[in-house]
Amino acid sequence: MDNKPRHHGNLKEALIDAGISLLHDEGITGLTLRKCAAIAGVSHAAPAHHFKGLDGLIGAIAKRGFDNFTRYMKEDRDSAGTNPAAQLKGILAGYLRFAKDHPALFTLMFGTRIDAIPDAELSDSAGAAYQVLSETCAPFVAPDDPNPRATELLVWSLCHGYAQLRLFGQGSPEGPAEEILLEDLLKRLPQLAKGFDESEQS
Amino acid sequence: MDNKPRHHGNLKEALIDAGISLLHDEGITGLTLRKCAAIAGVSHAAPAHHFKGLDGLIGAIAKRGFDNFTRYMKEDRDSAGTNPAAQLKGILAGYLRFAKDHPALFTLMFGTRIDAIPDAELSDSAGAAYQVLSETCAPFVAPDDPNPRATELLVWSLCHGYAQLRLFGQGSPEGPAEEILLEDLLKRLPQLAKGFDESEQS
DNA sequence: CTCACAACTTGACAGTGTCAAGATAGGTAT
DNA sequence: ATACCTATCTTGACACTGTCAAGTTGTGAG
Repeated sequence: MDNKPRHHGNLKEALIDAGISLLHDEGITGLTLRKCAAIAGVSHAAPAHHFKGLDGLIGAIAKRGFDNFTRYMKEDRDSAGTNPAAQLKGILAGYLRFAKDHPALFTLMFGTRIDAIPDAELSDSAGAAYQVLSETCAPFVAPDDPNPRATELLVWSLCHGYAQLRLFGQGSPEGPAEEILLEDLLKRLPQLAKGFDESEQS
Repeated sequence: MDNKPRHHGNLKEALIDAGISLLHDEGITGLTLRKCAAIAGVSHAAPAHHFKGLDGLIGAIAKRGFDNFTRYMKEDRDSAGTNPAAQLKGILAGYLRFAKDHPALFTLMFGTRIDAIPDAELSDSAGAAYQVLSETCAPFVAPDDPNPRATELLVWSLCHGYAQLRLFGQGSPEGPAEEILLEDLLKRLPQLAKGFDESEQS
């Protein structure tokens, strides 16, 4: 009945904590099983018993990341009022806030490495995060849209790309000197849509 | 006057080739100085002389990645006709084609790890890629736009996010069963813009 | 009290990046 | 032609990494 570990208080969680801390302080190269073990005060091979190797730990860290990510978005959405546009902007703000607070974790969560790790819990947590954004997008889907998910993906793509480029953007090295907010991008949606329309029908 | 290496034909380029090949076949964890050295047929410490350690090699690989990335975009733009919208769609197609052909390299180029590597050549190549997209966006910037770069960043963000999510998307695990094309997203730009407008003024 | 089993430890191994020192070859100066 | 000098590369070593096999320890069940 007692599912607590025997010797250590709660080693599995402690190891994830250590891993997240290392990831934040030293980046992905600083995240090692042995350092996590040392921080948690256990022997170097202890982590391998709780996670299926390094990939297992990375998967568990990503899962925790997605759970926290979901919390960030919900927080900012719930404190944004009831207006659908305000709520969606809240979600986006939470999205960006998370990326800014946890850059290395954020890239880990969406990187190629995680793709090779099959982990049901991780998939569930990632799905939960997606669902939060999906729900908030619902009011913006046209009633007769044959593919409602396209709108979700549009919003998701825009925000994700913005987060990635703004925070770790080698892409624009000299870049815009003044900060360009996501808000500024949203303002230009109609202009861009109009541009595509006009240009296409010519 | 002869700036060719003495013993090996062109070791530096050979090592970058080997690194890109390893990155493609085995992912980021398979990219190793020693493996690159072995593929190029030199001793294990040779790469460290041409690149300032592993980070140097990674920087050089990313530079090559950005150069190739630029070529992809130019190719698809130039074969898309003269219509501004068609040209921009060409750029986006090239963007996605590159991400699909070189997933691991793509994530490397935009990851956190590369941010910590100061490399003037890398910055130049990344800037060149940005400029291609920037130019193609010019026709879509409103004449009186106080911040023309916002439109570039809007397009760039949307495309980058789409590429990332579509290719390595743990973000939507069960995901949309049917493929959603970037074209489908662009079609919904007016709808989304309208939604924000209406909701905001209420 | 015994025993089984899960939670760890210990020790070893191959592979990794990095550094220092040496070898070698190609051009240059005398 | 001879000496030298520097970039290229090799060799050897070191600490660190993930992973595995075997041993140890503690805890709860019977």
